[in-house]
Amino acid sequence: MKNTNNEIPSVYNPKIVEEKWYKFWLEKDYFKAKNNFDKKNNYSMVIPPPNVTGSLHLGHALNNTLQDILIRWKKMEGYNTLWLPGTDHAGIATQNVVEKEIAKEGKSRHDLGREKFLERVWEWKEKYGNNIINQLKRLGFSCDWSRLRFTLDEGLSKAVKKVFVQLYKEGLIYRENYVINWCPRCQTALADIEVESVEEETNIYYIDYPLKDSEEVITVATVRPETMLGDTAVAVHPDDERYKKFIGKTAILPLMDRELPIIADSYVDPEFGTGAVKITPAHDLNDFELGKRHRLQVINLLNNDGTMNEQAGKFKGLTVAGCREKVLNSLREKGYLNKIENYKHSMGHCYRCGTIIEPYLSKQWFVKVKELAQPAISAVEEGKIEFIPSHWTKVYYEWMRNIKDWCISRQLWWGHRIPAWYCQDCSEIMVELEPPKFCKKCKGHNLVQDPDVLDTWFSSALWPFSTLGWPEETDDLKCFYPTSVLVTGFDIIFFWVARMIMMGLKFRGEVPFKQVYINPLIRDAEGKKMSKSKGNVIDPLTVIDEYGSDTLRITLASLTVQGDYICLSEERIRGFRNFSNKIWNVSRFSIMNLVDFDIDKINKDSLKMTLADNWIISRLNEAIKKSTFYLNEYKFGEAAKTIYEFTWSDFCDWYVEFIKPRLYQEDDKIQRKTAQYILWFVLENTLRLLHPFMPFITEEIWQKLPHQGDSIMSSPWPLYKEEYLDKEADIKMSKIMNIIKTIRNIKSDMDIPYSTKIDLYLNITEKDKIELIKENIYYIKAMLKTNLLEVGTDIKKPAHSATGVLEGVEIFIPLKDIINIPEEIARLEKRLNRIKNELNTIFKKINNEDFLSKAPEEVIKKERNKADDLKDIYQKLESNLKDLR
RNA sequence: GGGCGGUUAGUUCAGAGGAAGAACGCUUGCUUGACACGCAAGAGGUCACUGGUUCAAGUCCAGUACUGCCCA
Repeated sequence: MKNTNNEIPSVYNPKIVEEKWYKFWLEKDYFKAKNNFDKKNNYSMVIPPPNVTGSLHLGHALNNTLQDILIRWKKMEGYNTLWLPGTDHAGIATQNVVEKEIAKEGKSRHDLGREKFLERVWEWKEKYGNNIINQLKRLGFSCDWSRLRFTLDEGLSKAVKKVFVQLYKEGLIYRENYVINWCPRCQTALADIEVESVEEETNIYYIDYPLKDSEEVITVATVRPETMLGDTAVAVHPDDERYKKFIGKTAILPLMDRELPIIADSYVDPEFGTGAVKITPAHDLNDFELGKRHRLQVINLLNNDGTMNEQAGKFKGLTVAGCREKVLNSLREKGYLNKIENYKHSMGHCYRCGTIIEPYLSKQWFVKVKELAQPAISAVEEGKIEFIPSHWTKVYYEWMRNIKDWCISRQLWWGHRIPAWYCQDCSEIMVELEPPKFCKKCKGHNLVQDPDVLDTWFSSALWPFSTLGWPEETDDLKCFYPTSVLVTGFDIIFFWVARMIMMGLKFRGEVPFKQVYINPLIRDAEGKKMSKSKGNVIDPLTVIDEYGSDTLRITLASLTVQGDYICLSEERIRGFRNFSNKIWNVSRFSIMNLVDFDIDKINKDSLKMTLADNWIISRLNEAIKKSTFYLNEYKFGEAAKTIYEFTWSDFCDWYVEFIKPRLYQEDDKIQRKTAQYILWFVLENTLRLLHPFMPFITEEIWQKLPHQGDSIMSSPWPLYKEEYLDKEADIKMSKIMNIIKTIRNIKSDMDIPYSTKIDLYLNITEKDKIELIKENIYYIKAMLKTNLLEVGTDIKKPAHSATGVLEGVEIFIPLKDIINIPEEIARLEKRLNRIKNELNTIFKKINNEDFLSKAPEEVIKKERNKADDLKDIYQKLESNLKDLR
């Protein structure tokens, strides 16, 4: 294993590198999981499937970067890893896309018919469905592409059917007429959680309903006056003294002249509006329930597209908003409109298209969720599933404990068609895996399948086991279920996570994953949501083109800290691009200085380790320990920061500078070899630590360095070793570094350019330090331009010197004419003041009886030592100041 | 109205009982035999407020004020 020094450019160019290594990894089949029945050694994850219509956004980039970090890290740790990728058929979104496409041809899906339309969607899926997959590949993700799944695959469809049929037979799925959320634009029912409520400033309208055969009126208040057309009652609270006399009487509905019974129901809130409410059972859930109790007539006013139907009389054909205006005008004209007040009201909007949702009575399929939720709550309570960060557990409980039935039927064509058949002759319902040939009850052949499809989330709920082959008992299922962890955003805890837990427990009897890591969501630099309309969207593909995939990955990982949101800006990304370049350049430096280095010819016993060598090995070891610890805790930001700081400051800023003189000389061959060896050792280990975060650049460099194995991605994760820890080297090195920093500080304060050589006198006042400094004077010389350097225990301060004081060390730099006495006095006084303040706080402590009697021995000792050191420094500063005055 | 968070440097955020941290930005100096996508030095904080617990409180507890999100 020998090195050749090719020409390496001084700026890292990710473009060529990324494509090359991704291809290499795929060719070597590194992403492919093996079926290993020793489950302890398996580590598996399923991807949160992106929509087939989707194109990569930063949310995907972050979520999958974190997953890839886990997978690559675990693989390096020796686990048999599986990261199973796939996409989601995204019923509404995909159907919308294709409908738009055929609209350009002037057609609607109804013109094509169900079959032809679905053909078009599949065509579209074959053509564009891989876009998002290819985009994921650009980020270097190590998914097992041989196991790629799609929610409408044959196998997954089988799973969906099986689940539906079984739940139906157990009575957990039922069909009912109910007020559901209707999106007039998508023309489908939605589940409750698919409705986003937005508080809006609207009006509340007070309308007078005259009483039959009376001069009196009863005034009702409503925010949705147009629904009055479907009113079938007026309700008041039974104990409301104001209205007791009206109960049992009849009101006349204005504009429609319908007779409305005035009924009493304790559901009515006497505080709201006038205390009398209009009841519209077909367009309000609570009214519907109330209507059932009182057997009220139900009048449906809406067509599927949200326009008014014939029940609205002369308002037929208008939109809801148009109808409202016309109804209000009519009421005003005829004197029924009592008054209008401003009112804050939450309106439901479709989470897919933003259209205002109409409560709408229709026959839909529902899952009775309460029974499924109970075990899912217990599983978390019993610790079988852990949420990270833990506070999401509470959010999960809160929702699961108040869960309502889930409307799963959608009036779409793209999706899993509901496996229910209706007999047209006897109205029997048959729910079966295979289409029935004839009616079970009347033997008739006049069967029609339910036209609706299932909520996309119904199939996503099965994802962790349907993708592994269920309902077949496949080897994959045996090896990789339950999966190790799920990584996702908090916005889909209800939509997806909770439902997977319910379905996993129900159909596998085991949780689908042991941990759920909730990743933050991405915002712009000001913390605002990224959106096209705001124009603050950062496109990950543009970032990759400009800065490289590794840079995007390390940026995202570094920003992943415990909060709910992370703010991303181009400025941030540039900072990490600089880090990529730093890695590139320290590697370039290393490769250049390792030209004559042959790892196979190194006899480790012959190496002469210096303080800096021991120190950097110890620091590296510490970085290994910390970053591994943080990864275990899912603290991606802390892990990345640990490696970042080690690489940039310990390794590049200090170690590399320390060894330059050793590398640039030929006299002491052992010294040079040792420096080369440690340089290689530290860099190679650092690359391995960085690999899960920055796979491409690390592979590129690693391949240029002496190494073992074919790829860094299959090399072992660095291991923390107790024997590499060298506390003494740490302490010694930091003393030396402090001296260097102090001298640099003086030079900078005195405006002495870096290149100006200075004379240096070090007066060591603590005798045990003299050896340490004398032995390691090399480092001070390596970092500073010095001529004369005198070290001793009795060095007198030369005239016109600037002074630096540290524990046990006085630094004198004679400056002859350059020195500006008042400036020097000011500088020393500033330092003196700081020391004085610090001393005061410590004195307060160590003169406090309570502190001395109650604080731990260690702490007291530490404080006393600190006080001694500071006193020493204080005195020296004072005497130096006296000389100057 | 219910639930869950947040308030620390100019900005974005770490830190969760024993001397206030990072990144970016800012100021100053520097063509240092890897890197100006760099090096070095520096300025910048009553850790929202009020009480409490403690020898010791950004850190634990209670309350207040803002503020964000989710659910009605």
